[in-house]
Amino acid sequence: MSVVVRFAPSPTGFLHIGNARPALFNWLFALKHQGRFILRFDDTDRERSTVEFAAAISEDLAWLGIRPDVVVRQSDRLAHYDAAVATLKATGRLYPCYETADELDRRRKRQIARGLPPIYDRTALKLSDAERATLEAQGRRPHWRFKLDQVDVTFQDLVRGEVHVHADSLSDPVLVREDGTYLYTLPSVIDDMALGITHVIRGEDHVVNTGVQIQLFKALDATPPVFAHHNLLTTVGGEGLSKRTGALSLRSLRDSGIEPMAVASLAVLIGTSDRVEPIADMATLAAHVDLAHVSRAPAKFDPADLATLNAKLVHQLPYEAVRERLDALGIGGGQSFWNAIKGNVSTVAEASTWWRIIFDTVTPTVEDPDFATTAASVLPRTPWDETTWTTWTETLTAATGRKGKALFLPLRRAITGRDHGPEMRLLLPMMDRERVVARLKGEAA
RNA sequence: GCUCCCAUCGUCUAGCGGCCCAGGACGUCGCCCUCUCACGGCGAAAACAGGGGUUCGAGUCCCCUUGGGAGCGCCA
Repeated sequence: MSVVVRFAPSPTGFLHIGNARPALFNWLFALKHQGRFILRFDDTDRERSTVEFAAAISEDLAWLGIRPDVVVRQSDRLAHYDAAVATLKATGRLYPCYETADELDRRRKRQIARGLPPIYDRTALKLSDAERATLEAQGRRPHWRFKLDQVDVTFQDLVRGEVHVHADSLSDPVLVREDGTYLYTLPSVIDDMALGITHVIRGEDHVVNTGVQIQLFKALDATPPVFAHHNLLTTVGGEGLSKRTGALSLRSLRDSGIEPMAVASLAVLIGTSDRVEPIADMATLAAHVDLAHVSRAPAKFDPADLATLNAKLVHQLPYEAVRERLDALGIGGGQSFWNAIKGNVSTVAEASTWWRIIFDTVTPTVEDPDFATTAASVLPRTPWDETTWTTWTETLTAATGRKGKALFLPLRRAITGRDHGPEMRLLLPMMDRERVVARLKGEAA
C-alpha cells in the first residue's frame, strides 16, 4: 500500500510555526515513504475562509519547500458529501434536531453550572413524527447530528500508542446545518476516503475528533486510515501557540531572514527525543524524522532557539547555496567573500553589512592617530594577499612593541569601524589598499 | 465543572524494576585555537514535582496531591 497523506488547513489565517508542524510531518512522511502529499483546503466555513489566505498558505508551504502533488478545495467537492448524508440518514445514524444555537448554548452553560459535562442530551431523538411535523410546519428547519455509538473507541496511534476515546462522554456531532452546509467532520472523513488517505498526521488537539471520525468511517463502511497525533507547542510562558501570535507567522520569519530549513529542522525536531540540529535539506530531514520519537507532552517553543539554529545553518551554507541570493542583493565577491564572512552573520541578508564595509564607504574609529599613522606607513604593498595581514602586524609589533588586543583592536576598528568581525587576514586582501590607508588616517572611505 | 493526556538538568528529551550516585542535545560557564573579537574544537556545572504504597530493590509499577496541556462549538 503506497502512502497518501494530506495537510488540511482552513484558509482563515497565515501559517505559523505551530501549524507548519503537521504540514512538515506529513510532507516528510510522504517523502520518507515515497508517498503522495495532498494539500486540502478545508474551506467549508464560508464566513472565515478566504482565497487570499489559501494563496498565502500555498506560498508559505512553497517557501518551506513543500510541493503538494495535488491541491483540492472542499468547496469544490460539496456534491461528494450529499451521497454520504443520504446513506447516513437511511441507516439512522443521522438524525434531525430543531434546537437553536442560543438554546443549546444556554443548555450547555446550565450543565456546566451543575457540574455536569456539557453534552447534548439527544432530546431530538425522542421527538415523535407528529412533533417533528409540527416544528416543520412552524417553519423550523433541522440541523443533523451523527448518532454516536456510546462505546470506547480504541485505535493505535503512531506517536501516542493505544488511544481510547469514550464516545459516551461526547456530544453527537452536528454534521449538517439547517441550510444544508457541512461542518468539518463529515467532509473531512469523506475526503479522506475519496482521496485514499492512508495516514492522518495532525495535532494532539484532534484526538477526540479521531474517535468520532473512526465511527463515521465505519458507519460509511470504510476502513479508517492510520492516525498519528503529534504534541502541541506552547510559548515559553506556557500559552498555546495560536493563529493570534502573528509574530511567529512563517512570513514574518521569512522576512526576518530565517532559512526555511531552519524552520523545518526546529519545527520537526523540537518536542522529540532527537537532537535539534540544522538539517540542510528535506531528504535528510525526512530520514531523521520518526513519529515514534515525538513526545506525548506539549513542548515549549522559544523563538530565540530558532535564531540560534538559523545562524548555525547559515554558517554551514556553501557558497553555491547562497550565490543567487547574494547576486540578488547586489553582493559580489564570490566564494572567498562568502567563506570569509559567513561565520559572522546570522542571516544571509546580513552579508550585505560586510559587503559595504569591504567595498563601500565606512567611517572608521581611530582612537590613537599616532599608532594608526605608523601602521599605515608600514602597510605592505605587495604581496596583497592572505599573508599580508601577518606580515604587516609582525612588522608593526617590531616597530611599536604592541601585541595582542592592543595591536589588533585599533586596526580592526580603523579598518572596519567595528569591534567584531571576520578574520582580518581574509578581509584585508579583499579591500582596496588605498581605502585601508585612508581609514587608518581616520578618513571616511 | 466534566473527560482524556502528560510530569527527568534553564529548554527539548533518553530511560519501558537492578546495566542510572541518571545519558544526549540546545543554552550557560571554562579551556583550547587565534599575537584581538567572532567562527571552530574540547570540557564542566546542571534534573528524577511532593506524599503514600508494591518490591529484596523504583526515575521506571499503583494511588493521592500539585502542576501543565488538550477536548467538551450549527470553528476547523
